[in-house]
Amino acid sequence: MSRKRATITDVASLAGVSIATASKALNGRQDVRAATRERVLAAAAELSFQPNALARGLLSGQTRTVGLLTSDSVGRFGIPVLLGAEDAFGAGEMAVLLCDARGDAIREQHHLRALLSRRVDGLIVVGESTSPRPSVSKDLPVPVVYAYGPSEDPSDVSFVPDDVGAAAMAVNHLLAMGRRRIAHITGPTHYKASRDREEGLRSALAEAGLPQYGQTLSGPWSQRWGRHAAEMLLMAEPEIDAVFCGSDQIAAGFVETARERGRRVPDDIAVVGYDNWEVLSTETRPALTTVDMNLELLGRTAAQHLFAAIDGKATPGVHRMPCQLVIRDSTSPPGVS
Amino acid sequence: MSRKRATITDVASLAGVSIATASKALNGRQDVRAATRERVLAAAAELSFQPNALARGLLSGQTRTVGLLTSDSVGRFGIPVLLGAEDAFGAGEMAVLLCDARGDAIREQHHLRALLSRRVDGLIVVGESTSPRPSVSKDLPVPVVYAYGPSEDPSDVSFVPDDVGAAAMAVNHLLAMGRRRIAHITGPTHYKASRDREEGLRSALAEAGLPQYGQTLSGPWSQRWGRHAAEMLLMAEPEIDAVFCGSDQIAAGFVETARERGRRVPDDIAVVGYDNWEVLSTETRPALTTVDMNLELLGRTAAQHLFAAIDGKATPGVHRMPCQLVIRDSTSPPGVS
DNA sequence: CTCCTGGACTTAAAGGTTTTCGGAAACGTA
DNA sequence: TACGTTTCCGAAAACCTTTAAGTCCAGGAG
Repeated sequence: MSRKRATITDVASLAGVSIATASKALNGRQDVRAATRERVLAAAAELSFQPNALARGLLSGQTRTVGLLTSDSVGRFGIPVLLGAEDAFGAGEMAVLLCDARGDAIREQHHLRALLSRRVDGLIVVGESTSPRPSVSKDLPVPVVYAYGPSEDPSDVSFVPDDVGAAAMAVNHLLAMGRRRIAHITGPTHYKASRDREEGLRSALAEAGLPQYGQTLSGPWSQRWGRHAAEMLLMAEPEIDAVFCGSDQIAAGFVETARERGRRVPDDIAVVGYDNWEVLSTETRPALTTVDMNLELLGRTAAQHLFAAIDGKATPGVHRMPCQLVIRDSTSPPGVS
Repeated sequence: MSRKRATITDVASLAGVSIATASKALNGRQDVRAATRERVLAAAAELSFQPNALARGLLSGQTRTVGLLTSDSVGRFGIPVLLGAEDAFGAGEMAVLLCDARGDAIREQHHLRALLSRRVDGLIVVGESTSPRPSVSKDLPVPVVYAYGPSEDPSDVSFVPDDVGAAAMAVNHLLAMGRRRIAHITGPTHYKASRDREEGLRSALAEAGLPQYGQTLSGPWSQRWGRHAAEMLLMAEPEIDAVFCGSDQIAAGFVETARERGRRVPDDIAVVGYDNWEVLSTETRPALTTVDMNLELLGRTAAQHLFAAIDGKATPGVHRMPCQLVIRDSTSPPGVS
């Protein structure tokens, strides 16, 4: 808390040069004698001069700042994306202006205006689910990239996890482990994530020429639902040898109930979760095989493509980012665990 | 993505007035005839004019932007604080510039410079633990408030959860439930949180004239450690009727092992956790009685005090924010659950 | 009629930086 | 000496907005 900030004028007069020369010296440009540059740099250090980014941005029209507009930071999904983006930016000299719209369209508009008036160079919009959301980019003077939740407008740039592919990968892993009687428990059908994961499951089963055991069970994304669905499923389809769950919470609930009903995991029933939410997937017993959506990478990628878009090299379309299967004990072959 | 942005000059010339009049009309100031103001407003809407915050900030010296410097956003603790702060700011017209130092002092300095050069009006520093951290505020031209992790310098403004009081509250709850033989499992001793919570436990027990059962067991903040500690504790002190755990993860591990060893929770042993990490505290069975640190409120309070400090009304010192005991099934009296 | 008041509007400066352009000095060449 | 070239530096414009100060005019008071 202190004295007035030094300006380039102060630096120049202390060094005994004009502000133009001081500017050139500080920015490492030509046309400045080495000795003079030295003097300016010393003066700047002496005054602990920090160039005023506002003045600089006003002139150049570039703020080296991007806006991050999220609908739901509190969710588990927005955070890693945010971190990845912050990471990609932080590596350069970018700063991130964070706004949380709390799922409210009015507030979103409000934040959008605030960001635009601050002259951000670009915008990342982070969705709260993978369901497509209304575009925000119409007539905006800056490029926008959507992460996790894609824009409804296919001419926008969006990055989403490849849920379909990941689900197929999970099921193929179960098949490779010798399982043949596979059931599916997942989240609410109005989530695109639920529908995509089910689609992946079906295509993998179809390719293997196998039927799905039982109906797909849809319910909340909770552990409680996992327990409840487990009871129904074990009753209706007692001969299943594997379950693909739409989330780690559901999987954890399933495992708990299955064990209480006398089924061993993974010996009798193999279980695959989704999300790789570590507090669940690594701490439950057995540790869960699960899909990691690589959200941090997704955020980083979105940020990098925003850079590209700022430089005029936009890449329109919905880009599906590959997920990764993390194999743990819940799908080990019988007798191995 | 589009045409050049409109400036107040464009608005003024479209409305047929000078830029000064346009400015006054847009800012709702006096000395403008109603009809003129109408014309200006119409012109601004027509051009979808957004005042340039850079120019405004350059002139006024106020950016209406604050920096949020966190050491570990990925942790569970930084996020709620961040949300609370963002909430308090978002209510007004403030924006938040987010930087994550990833626990690296060099990177922190780097971000600090970046924030300062962007002329933020103030700074919130969010710690990754409640252990005091080096002050960053020396000779800074803007006010700083520390949240969660306090500054080592007592003349700074810091807000931390009242771990001592909360632990005492938790133990008093166990006493009120009729428990008398209480043990303690917690995190690593180099965490101030561990030491504070143990202190709270001791003072509550001392006040009740009761001994602590067994040594305090210190280990990682993990479910695995909770299981391990449970085995040791049940062996060494088989007659305990309650355990106060330093985190929900530890509590969840303890409950699991205790049940495997034939102890019923809460009938034989009551358990209190810490953090109210919902995925654990509400989804485990029985649901955990636990301490909620009200981190979002803490963040909001920190933000409000930063406002005050920006207005010259700083409130130095380490402020301990009250926590809240969330009572669930794991401490019900025997026979009630 | 003059003088004053106050309303409505304009002019100009300020804020901090970058950049373009021109000038001056130093030096080499004819 | 005259001239061209290179090197280093300074003056001034530009970015966009707000605001203090100034201008102009109509209308009321004396």
